[in-house]
Amino acid sequence: MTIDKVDTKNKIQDVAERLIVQGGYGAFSFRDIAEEVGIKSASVHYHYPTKGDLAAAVMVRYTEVFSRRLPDPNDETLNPNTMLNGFIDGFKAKIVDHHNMSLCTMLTADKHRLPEAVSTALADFYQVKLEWLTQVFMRFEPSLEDQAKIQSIQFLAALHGASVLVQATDNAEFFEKAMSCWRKAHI
Amino acid sequence: MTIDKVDTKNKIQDVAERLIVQGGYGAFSFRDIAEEVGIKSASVHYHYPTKGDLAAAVMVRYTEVFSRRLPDPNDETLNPNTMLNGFIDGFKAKIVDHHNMSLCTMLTADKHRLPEAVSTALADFYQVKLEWLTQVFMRFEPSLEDQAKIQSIQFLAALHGASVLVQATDNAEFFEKAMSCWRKAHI
DNA sequence: TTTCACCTACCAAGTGATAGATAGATTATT
DNA sequence: AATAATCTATCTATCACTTGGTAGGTGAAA
Repeated sequence: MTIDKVDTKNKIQDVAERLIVQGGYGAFSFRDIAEEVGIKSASVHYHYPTKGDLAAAVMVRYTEVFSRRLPDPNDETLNPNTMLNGFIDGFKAKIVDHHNMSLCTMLTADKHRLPEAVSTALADFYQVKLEWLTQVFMRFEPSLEDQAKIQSIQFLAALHGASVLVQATDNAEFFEKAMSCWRKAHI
Repeated sequence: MTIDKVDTKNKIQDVAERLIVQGGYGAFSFRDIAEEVGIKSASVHYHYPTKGDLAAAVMVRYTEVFSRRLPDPNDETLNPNTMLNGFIDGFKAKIVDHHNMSLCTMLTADKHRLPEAVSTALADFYQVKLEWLTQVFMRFEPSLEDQAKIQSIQFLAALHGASVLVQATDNAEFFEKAMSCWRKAHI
């Protein structure tokens, strides 16, 4: 695979990701993407035969990039509270501050009309997040895995719910208020 | 306004509401609605000139019906914990158990392409919920309105976030786990 | 006779997807 | 080294279909 091809594929995914974030699965079209990338829509089909292929690729890449950025939850030099705060801050900076909802929330809303490859990639992404959070919460009570799992669910629900509230009401203050119970003193 | 007209308008709203819940703002078309109601798409336009008019009407009706069903938060014969549990149960029965997300979450995801009337109606709906919840939380500590407001935000975020998690992963257990910290003993 | 609630018949724009052509690069064969 | 075959990434052109919306007609009710 040539550099050019990788480049074009990445550009296509970049635009697709942005359009999905802005309007969901229904709001990105091969023509819109083609125009922004500077090719024709048939060429987008060359790289990603169907809409589902492209959306699934975007979701998979998103998960990979996301995973790579997460610190090792068992790194003893890192305070678990610092990691949780970082997780919240990252979400806020990337999503809430841009007056958007996350790629995964957008695709979740479109679940009913998602090709299977996309909803599988979507479920995988949530699994990655929950597993990481569980590891972090276990740092507080290493013996209580079940409790850590429940905490990770509550934490993630709060985060996503907070972004819904902010987006629906245009009131950014709701974010910190919703997350305040999870923000604890750290180093 | 004749009974017939009211009837048709209601039927149109019923179908529109269901289609929005299933696929968001982009997933309901005048033709689909017309077919289910048993009229032609031009006739749907007769009742609701534009798509935005119809969606706004659906959102307003939804808020009205919802408000009417809420018990008086200051009714001394009702335990506030019972009311909170009822709120959670109602959400679960209407939305989560049907493998759907709520009308408001779906429209929130489409916020960027919503006509203004719709997003106004949407924000109003969240306001209604937050105000009711605040009243209920104040029953515990009548003097701490600010704390009650924050609790209502956290509660609502948890509820909406929980439904996102369930929908994305197809794992219904996440709902009760996410809400467990809000379910308290009552009568 | 006017209003109501519906109709038929459109329109322009946009959708995902396909067929087939082409210029240039790569690879295989002589 | 020269030629032939193949592959790559793009193009043009088009298909069948859906979308929100409109113009103008029709029969029944007020």
